[in-house]
Amino acid sequence: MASQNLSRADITRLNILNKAFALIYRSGYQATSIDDIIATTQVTKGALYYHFKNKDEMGLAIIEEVMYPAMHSTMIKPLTEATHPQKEIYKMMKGILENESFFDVRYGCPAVNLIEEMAPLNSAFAKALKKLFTEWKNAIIHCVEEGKKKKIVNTDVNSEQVAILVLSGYSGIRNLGKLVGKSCYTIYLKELKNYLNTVG
Amino acid sequence: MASQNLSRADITRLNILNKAFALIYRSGYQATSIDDIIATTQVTKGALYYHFKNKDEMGLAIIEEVMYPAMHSTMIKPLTEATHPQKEIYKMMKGILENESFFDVRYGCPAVNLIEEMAPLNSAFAKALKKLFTEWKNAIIHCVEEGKKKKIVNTDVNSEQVAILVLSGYSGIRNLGKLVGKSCYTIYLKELKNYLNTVG
DNA sequence: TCAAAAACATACTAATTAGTATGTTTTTAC
DNA sequence: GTAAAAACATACTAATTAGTATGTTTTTGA
Repeated sequence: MASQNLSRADITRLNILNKAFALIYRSGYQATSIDDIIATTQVTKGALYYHFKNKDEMGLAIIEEVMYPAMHSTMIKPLTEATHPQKEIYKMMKGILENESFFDVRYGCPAVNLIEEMAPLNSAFAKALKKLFTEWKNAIIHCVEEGKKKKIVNTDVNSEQVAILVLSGYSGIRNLGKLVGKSCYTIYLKELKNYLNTVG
Repeated sequence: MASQNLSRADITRLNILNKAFALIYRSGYQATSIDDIIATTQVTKGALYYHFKNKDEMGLAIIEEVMYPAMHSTMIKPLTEATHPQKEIYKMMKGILENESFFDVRYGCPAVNLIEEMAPLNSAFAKALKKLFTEWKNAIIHCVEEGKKKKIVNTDVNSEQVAILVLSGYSGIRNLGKLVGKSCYTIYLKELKNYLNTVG
């Protein structure tokens, strides 16, 4: 692990990012006020605005420094070492949907939430979130293409199309989960497995 | 058509519902202020609060009286008269994703947006939106089951699982569309067709 | 036609919002 | 140790928010 020798300022900054992330995850970006954040962090307004020049800069830092690393390790990394695409994609999806520590059914996916709320309103947010999903998509494509080389995936399969169906399924099921709870995750995973079995 | 002989009050009410819907669709529920609404409707605050006891009651009326009918006619009704499930589900999805008058790629799906933003914050909203998606899900299930009877769909297909994959795909692609534009709709539709072909 | 109710209009309030001005304290470099 | 810079603290502001109090106008039913 890195992250040794953190200065007082670094700790303050990380405290803001992590607590603000949690608040935004639960209530949304616009519904989370700066006053909410300073109340739960116990950081004063002066300190917060020393570290971030405004709320949007803080939001961007949350995407890049909190959400991106967390999602990269659960969504993208597992695919890079994949040996069997169908199995690995399913395993990755199951892993995300069962990760109760970072993701809560009631609140959906932090990145999906932020896309919904902020993509049309803030182009910097949209760009940062697009990067995340593009990398995820590329990881799936790469994974499927490797499967083709190994003759595990049919060569007539369009890997980009597969990636888009997996991505949209993920975003969508996180959305639906907010309405009906975890039960739909199980159903989705079963049909995802059926679908993945048809590509190879 | 019904909707004749509208009173002055009815017109005011409908004006509020329609204009407020459009504003909320573009900016989100919480980001749309009552002052925004009275500015674009030219309706005074007194009139607005005569028709709706508060903002949430107005929001609920928008879900039930604007969103529900519109989505019912584009998502559910086409499926009830379906003769060939695979073709009809595909056609319905294509129809929604190409309906430029009511839905804009940049702003996603009004119902999906509202689930994302409000489901965890307002249980009345969640209930009304759940009804919409449950009816849609049931329409797909019914459609697939009819296909089984006609021997067009394999009997080992789980119709609820199919419905959930279609629903999640829809919600998800509307989300992704906000980031990357209409191009992903086309890709999604191609793979949806591939998937649907595997069930029958 | 005329009273009562429905529908609308105007001016307000109290709370909350992001952000700033102006400080004080802590850390760093020498 | 000490000056300068970095980091933090407090008290404010101007704008915006949902909602209300108190009116006036319009419609309705006898």
